[in-house]
Amino acid sequence: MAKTQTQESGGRPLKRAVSDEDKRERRRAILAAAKRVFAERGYHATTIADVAKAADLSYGSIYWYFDSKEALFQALMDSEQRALRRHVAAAVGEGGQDDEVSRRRALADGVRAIFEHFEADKASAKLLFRDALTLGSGIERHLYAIYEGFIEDIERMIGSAQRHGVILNAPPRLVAFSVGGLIGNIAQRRTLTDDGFSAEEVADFVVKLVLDGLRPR
Amino acid sequence: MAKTQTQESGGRPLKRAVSDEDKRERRRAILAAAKRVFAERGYHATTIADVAKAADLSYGSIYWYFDSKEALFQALMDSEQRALRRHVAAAVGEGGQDDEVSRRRALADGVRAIFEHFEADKASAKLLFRDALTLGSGIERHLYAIYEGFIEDIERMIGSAQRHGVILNAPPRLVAFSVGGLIGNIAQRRTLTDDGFSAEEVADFVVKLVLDGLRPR
Amino acid sequence: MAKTQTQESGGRPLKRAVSDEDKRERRRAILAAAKRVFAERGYHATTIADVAKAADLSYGSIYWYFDSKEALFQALMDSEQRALRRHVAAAVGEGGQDDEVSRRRALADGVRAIFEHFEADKASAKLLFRDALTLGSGIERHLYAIYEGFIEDIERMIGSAQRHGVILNAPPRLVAFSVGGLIGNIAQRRTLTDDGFSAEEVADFVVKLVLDGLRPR
Amino acid sequence: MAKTQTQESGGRPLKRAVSDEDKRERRRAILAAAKRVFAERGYHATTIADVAKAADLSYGSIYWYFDSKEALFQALMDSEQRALRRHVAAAVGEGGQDDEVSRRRALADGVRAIFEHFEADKASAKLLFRDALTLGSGIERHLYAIYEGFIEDIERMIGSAQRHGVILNAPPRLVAFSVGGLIGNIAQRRTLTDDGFSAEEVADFVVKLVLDGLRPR
DNA sequence: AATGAATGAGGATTCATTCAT
DNA sequence: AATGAATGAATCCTCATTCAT
Repeated sequence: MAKTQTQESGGRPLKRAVSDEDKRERRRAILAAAKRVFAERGYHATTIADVAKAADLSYGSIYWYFDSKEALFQALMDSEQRALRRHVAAAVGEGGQDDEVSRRRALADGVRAIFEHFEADKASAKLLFRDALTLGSGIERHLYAIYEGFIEDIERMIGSAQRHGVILNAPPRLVAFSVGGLIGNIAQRRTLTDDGFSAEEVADFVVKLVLDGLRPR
Repeated sequence: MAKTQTQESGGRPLKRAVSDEDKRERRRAILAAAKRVFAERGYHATTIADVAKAADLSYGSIYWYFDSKEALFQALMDSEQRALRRHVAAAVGEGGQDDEVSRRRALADGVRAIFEHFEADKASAKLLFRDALTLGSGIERHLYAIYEGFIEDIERMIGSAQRHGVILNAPPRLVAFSVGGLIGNIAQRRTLTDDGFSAEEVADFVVKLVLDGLRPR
Repeated sequence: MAKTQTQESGGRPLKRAVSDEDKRERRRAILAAAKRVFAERGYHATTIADVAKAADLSYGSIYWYFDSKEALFQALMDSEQRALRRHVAAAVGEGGQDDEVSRRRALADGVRAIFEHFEADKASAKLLFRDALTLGSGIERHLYAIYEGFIEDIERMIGSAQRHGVILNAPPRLVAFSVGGLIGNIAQRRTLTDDGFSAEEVADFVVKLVLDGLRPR
Repeated sequence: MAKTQTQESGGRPLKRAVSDEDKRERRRAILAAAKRVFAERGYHATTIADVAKAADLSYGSIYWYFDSKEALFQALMDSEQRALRRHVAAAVGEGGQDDEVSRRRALADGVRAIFEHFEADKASAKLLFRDALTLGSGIERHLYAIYEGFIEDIERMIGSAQRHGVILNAPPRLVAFSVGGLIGNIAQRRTLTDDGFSAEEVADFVVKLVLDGLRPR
């Protein structure tokens, strides 16, 4: 036959996923590898072969776990979003919010948690704020939804703060866009250059800016 | 093929640059066409052929005016940035800034000008805030520089306001990142969905937020 | 994993060949599944995974029973050819062929048997007349041989009829090609659209055409 | 830039199509090359690279003239069908058809023309009768239509002969399928092995078979 | 025997760029 | 200056086949 492919050529015998747990583990490993390379090179400049190499697999294998490059990227974004949410929820959830002071602290905690998260995981910030909104066609809608989710989380935080009188009743969406953009931009810049501040300092600054503004008093 | 060609019967209007001015004009026309298609489809989804068609030229001709797709995109970004700066400078430059009130107004004017500009030219916002940071490797540096320029402009605005006591002496870079991100994000969202506010309302909101914060008083 | 496994709770019925007979049975089941999918999608559009799924087996298992996709297809064609031959032989074999009338009936019976067979098993017609000759290189020779076998069967039928004076002594090969093509084409068309005739009517028509031609008398 | 491709490597400077006529000529040349390789290897076993090499072009260039492999193949089939029709029409068209003898001759001429055509162009027969009906999905419908056209041409020939009393009023579609299959099969076999007959002899045989049948008289 | 993860050759297609005219 | 045909590197994805378990 003309096209029978011979492939007894070199190549290390890859360890094989055997159990369901192993398979999930392998999936996670691919996602981790993909995160590294996508964060480093961006979506378009990254090839499936890059991901495969980073995951120490052959390209074909990626398709065993994900339907396409797009699907892989979407899964990655979903997972990053979940991780961010988990982190923030954990940071905010502790402690009651009965008086105004504790409520304000909850807000500050939430903001700080975001920066801490991205501080600890710069790749995540790159993915979420750089690539998320710039993919053409089909994938765009999904990623837009993810970004939207980020904004909505913030909107909820803001809304809650407003209901408790912690902040003014300005238009919630505008506030959310403002705070989201402000946070996202700072987080992104911090993946590129060191601004010399700790995550905590940045969070404090942001909360103070948002609450009291910059006008001298 | 002399300069005095009569409009031949054929469909598309014969276009031929005859003087230096014509050439510059043609360059501008390509840039305008590129802006349209890049804004609509994004950098990666746009082909040189798309640009050429939008400019009513053949693919090859683009290369007479620009060295590469990247170079074309860079030139476009430069031009967009200059346009934004011109617009803002014009809005701010008028009137002295002697007392605090007029200085605060200058700040508000600057912010408003930004929103007005992007309101009137949504494509510009798409390009500057969507594509600008997502190009792999080489071009990235240039575009980063452009975005940086945007931030620096804001930093200057902020710095000036600080020197005159209009706003607090918070770390200028953080402030610039905050305000830049906040503005950029809102501008970008407004290219996607209508939030129901006029450019002026948004600008007022932003200035108020930045100056006075959201804490009820 | 003993032979006396009880049907575990899980979804699909556990299948495990335990004896030689079981193995032969499994092989037959794969062939049957392959027939369905190959007939439906054609050789090239069918993947081993399709066959495996239709046979409720895993991909790898197919290779325990067949060396390759080609080998599987060849085995399938062989089996289809044998089935056709069996059916025709059974239809023709009955009854002596002593006088001209009974000989003519034998011919008619053979032709009718062919149409009946393909009528009852359209997948078989699709496989034999659609895919059989369109496989590149290696497999082609084998399949060509199968088709050749079909022609030779007809040639034998024709030859016998000629020897007994039932039909003229025209060049046997040409006659066989004619009748084979005529039968094959009609059979194939009938897998695609209903021409409104029964297998018997078609067979009668064919025999009459071949014997008496279409010239008005 | 990472992906800028350098291709100053070797390769003869291909002659360039300049005028519209040249372009049409190049298109024809590609079709001719495609005919050769498709006929030799079959649709599936032929790659675009094969076609390109046969046409002395690079693969990319094929796409300048045809949208896809399928589109190329369809264009090829269309052109082959047209060529066949032209040939047959030319052979039949000459001479009036007033008496029965000349009408019968017209029928014989048509059949003979078909065989002559395929005799002179075996690749055409291979394409039309081997590949035409075996392509999955989208292309199938188009090719089916082509084959259908062949049948309809014959149906018309038959119908005309019937109206003039040259042949019996048997069901036209069955007759067409019969004669079409008979002709197609013989034509195809003749591309594989030499049966020792000239196109004329074969045509005479076919016409005689169809008109008078094989029963000794 | 059966499974299904892993492999990688192969192929269609895209598109930036070049260059003869 | 402009054209658009030609080029071929690049890349996604498919799928037959292998093989450890």
